[in-house]
Amino acid sequence: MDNISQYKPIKQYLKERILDVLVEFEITDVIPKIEVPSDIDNGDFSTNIAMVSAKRLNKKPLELAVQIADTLTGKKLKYINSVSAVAPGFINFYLNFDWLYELIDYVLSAGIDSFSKLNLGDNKTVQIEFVSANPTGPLHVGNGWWAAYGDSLARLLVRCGYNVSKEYYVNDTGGQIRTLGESILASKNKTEPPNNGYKGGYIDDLAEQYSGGDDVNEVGKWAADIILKEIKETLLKMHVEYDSWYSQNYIEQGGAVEETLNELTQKGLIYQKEGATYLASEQLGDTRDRVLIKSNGDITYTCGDIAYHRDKFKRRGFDKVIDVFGADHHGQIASLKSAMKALDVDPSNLEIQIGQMLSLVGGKMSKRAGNFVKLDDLLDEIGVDAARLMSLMTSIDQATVLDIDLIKSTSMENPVYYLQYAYARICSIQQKATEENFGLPKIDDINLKLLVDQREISLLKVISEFEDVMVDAADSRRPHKITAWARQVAAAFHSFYHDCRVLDTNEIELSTARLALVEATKISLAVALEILGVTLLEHM
RNA sequence: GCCCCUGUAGCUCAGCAGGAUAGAGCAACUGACUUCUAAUCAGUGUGUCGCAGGUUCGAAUCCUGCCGGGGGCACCA
Repeated sequence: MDNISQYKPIKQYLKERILDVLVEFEITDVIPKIEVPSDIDNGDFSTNIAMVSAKRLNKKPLELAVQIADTLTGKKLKYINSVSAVAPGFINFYLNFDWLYELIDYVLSAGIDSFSKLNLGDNKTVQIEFVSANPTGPLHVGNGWWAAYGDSLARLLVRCGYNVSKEYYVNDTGGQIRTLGESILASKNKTEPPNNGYKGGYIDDLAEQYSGGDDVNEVGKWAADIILKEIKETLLKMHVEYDSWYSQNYIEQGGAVEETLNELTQKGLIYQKEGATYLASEQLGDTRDRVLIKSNGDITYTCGDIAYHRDKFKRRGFDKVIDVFGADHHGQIASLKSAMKALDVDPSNLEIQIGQMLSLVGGKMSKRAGNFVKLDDLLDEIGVDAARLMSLMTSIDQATVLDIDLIKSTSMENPVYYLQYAYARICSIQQKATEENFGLPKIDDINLKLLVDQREISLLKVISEFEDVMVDAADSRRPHKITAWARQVAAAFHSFYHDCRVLDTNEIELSTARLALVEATKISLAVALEILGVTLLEHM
């Protein structure tokens, strides 16, 4: 494990060396930014520090860059072949390959369990709530989109040292359950469905199965139970497992609403108007005051939602809560945040990730209109891996138009095969290596310096980026950045595979070094695919 | 009217805590399998980064305005 503790990412190393020099120039309040130049001619890494601080020192950027570069050169630092300053003031670092060989050493020592296992979260408890679709119909592909997002975000945060709990909030009470019951009865009795009722084949199927009485609430509950069971099965098929299924009914009946109302009343934030009970939320940042109890005595959804979120923080004690909502629920943010403030919960611990809407080429998806593509059907057609990866290719900020026919055709399936194929090729090499007795000796006995091919170096450089990508993806809550990296490493590996024969009995030493590189690739790719929830295939 | 996203190649989208010549996949066209899997690789072409200003040594990226697209603005959930 020595190698793990000794290992220092190259960017950090360069940053520290630059900081050392900056002190000599009496620059102390700037953190140098280290970048990989887009053009390799500009070095392996570069920094803009001279341009950023030139003005303050009353110097020309290039002049300062030259001075810093010369100072760095004078120190004859490890890894660094040369440092040069170039207009308009970049300082470029040209490195030898030692840092890449140390990277292999590090990745192999850490292994799949420890490599890129970060501690950004400090073991804080985070709850991620996602999908939470009403049990009034089967999940559609839009629900699946966010299921993949929420689940991969959870996996990512776990890897980054958070203690994560995944939750599905089941809206098993209220008007929509009633409407569901009415819709089923209408289908059974061949009468007109209610306004805003649910249509679609599943309603008729349920009506056929139903044999009980005519109480709409009873019918609705009966149907919701069946639908929820199907939802759970579909999510399992998508490899999404929840830690808890929390019931709205429980929130409303189990004392949470009462406690919440009491607390708000004590704080003097409740008032009556026109027979309804209001929360004075506008003064706390909401766009208007909210009705908590309707004039007919029913609890509003907002009221239940506030109690639910209070429950998350105050009863269950999560440090942080991340809700994944569709853009159509954007309006809830101000209400929830202001309500948390009212309840003395720091609103910044309630993070709401808004996913932009998904639509089909033919139009929007709506359960009420009976116009949607079932997630279940999509999973059957293209498989869980393609479905998940497809959802994790783009940012959730991007409203996406799905062409279902295109997805079903082979073209959109390629990205997932591309990743899985890279992994399968790795396994294939390793299996052959075992069969032909290419042992992988201890890391210290491998001559990694034989890895000098451009393909090998490129592959290593991609692997070296992984931890930065993890941090970025986790901090920004954007797991699709992992997808982008995975595609890069797969591309680099495929190119390497094509140009560099790994197993060659005439070049045992080189083969051994390449096997180490292959293993490092395997470890990093496996971590990425595990986060994305894409199955690792040893054969294809 | 107000609020949240968004406008990048023919299509779908990356890139956006500012950085050097704007990328990938798909689609089109060329080449490469007696080899560890060709579900692969190598190559060819494509852009007023919606428009106009501003900040900056430097803007697809930040700010302002305008135009276009999506989603909200309930005693629905």
